[in-house]
Amino acid sequence: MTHTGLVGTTEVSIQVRAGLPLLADECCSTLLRDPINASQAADLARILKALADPTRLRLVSMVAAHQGGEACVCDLTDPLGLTQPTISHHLKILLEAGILTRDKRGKWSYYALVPAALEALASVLGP
Amino acid sequence: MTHTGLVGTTEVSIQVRAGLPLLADECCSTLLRDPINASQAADLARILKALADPTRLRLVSMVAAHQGGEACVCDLTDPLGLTQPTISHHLKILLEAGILTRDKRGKWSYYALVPAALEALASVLGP
DNA sequence: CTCACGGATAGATGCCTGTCGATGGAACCA
DNA sequence: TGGTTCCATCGACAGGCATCTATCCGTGAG
Repeated sequence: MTHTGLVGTTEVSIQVRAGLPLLADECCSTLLRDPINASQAADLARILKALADPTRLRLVSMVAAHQGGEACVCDLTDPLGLTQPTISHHLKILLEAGILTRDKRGKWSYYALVPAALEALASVLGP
Repeated sequence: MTHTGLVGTTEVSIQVRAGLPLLADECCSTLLRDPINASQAADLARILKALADPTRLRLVSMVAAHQGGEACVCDLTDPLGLTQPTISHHLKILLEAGILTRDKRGKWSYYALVPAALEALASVLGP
């Protein structure tokens, strides 16, 4: 469903609040090299919590794989078998976590993936 | 307290925007390549949910950074300011998620990181 | 203007979860 | 043997969360 894309106002996604302790230096991740402090743990947990839900994982996956790399709510409601308010609710959580962006064009809201978000997360966890 | 220098207000400059994400079809993770199904989403969410807690993130971090790569409950209780049952509770969750292992020796239970667990998680998320 | 449609929000509800104190069991020591 | 230490489990409680229905807002077409 690609509804003629005209000019849209891309709202800069709500920022990743206090930022993430990203950018591992070399091999080892930030998580495993040294004990992280409470603040870093809270920030990381905030992002992980946004992803730690089956519905939201499928939303991220569906948005990323959707044609054009973006999808509107109406594209996502039916495949998941949930109501529109529930989908909007989950998308908002992913938006506020900095994982998705929202672009309102006409009557539709197009959600797209923020590639750097998951990459940063992976770099914190991985080797 | 060991200061790593990258603490604090590390701003995540997400400005990739919808510039030119052309030809992103190459490596790409399982999550982003195709829409995952409900079963895959549930499995992934289970692991993520185990990590999506500040206390458990700090536990993983502390265990990994502890001398010998393992730590007992008594090593972890005081630094976190939580009671022993609470720490045991969190460790059990990490254990059942396959993120930590437990080795009972004498009176102590030694918990250690499962390296492959986080690596696998990172590979699913990142490129 | 009026109306239909896509989407966001509000309020309600039932389940899940993080935390605690209390208890019980296993291992070690004297 | 008795006492002490380390840890797991239990029961309880407050707060959080996923989901729904009902409603409201903005956009575009008549």
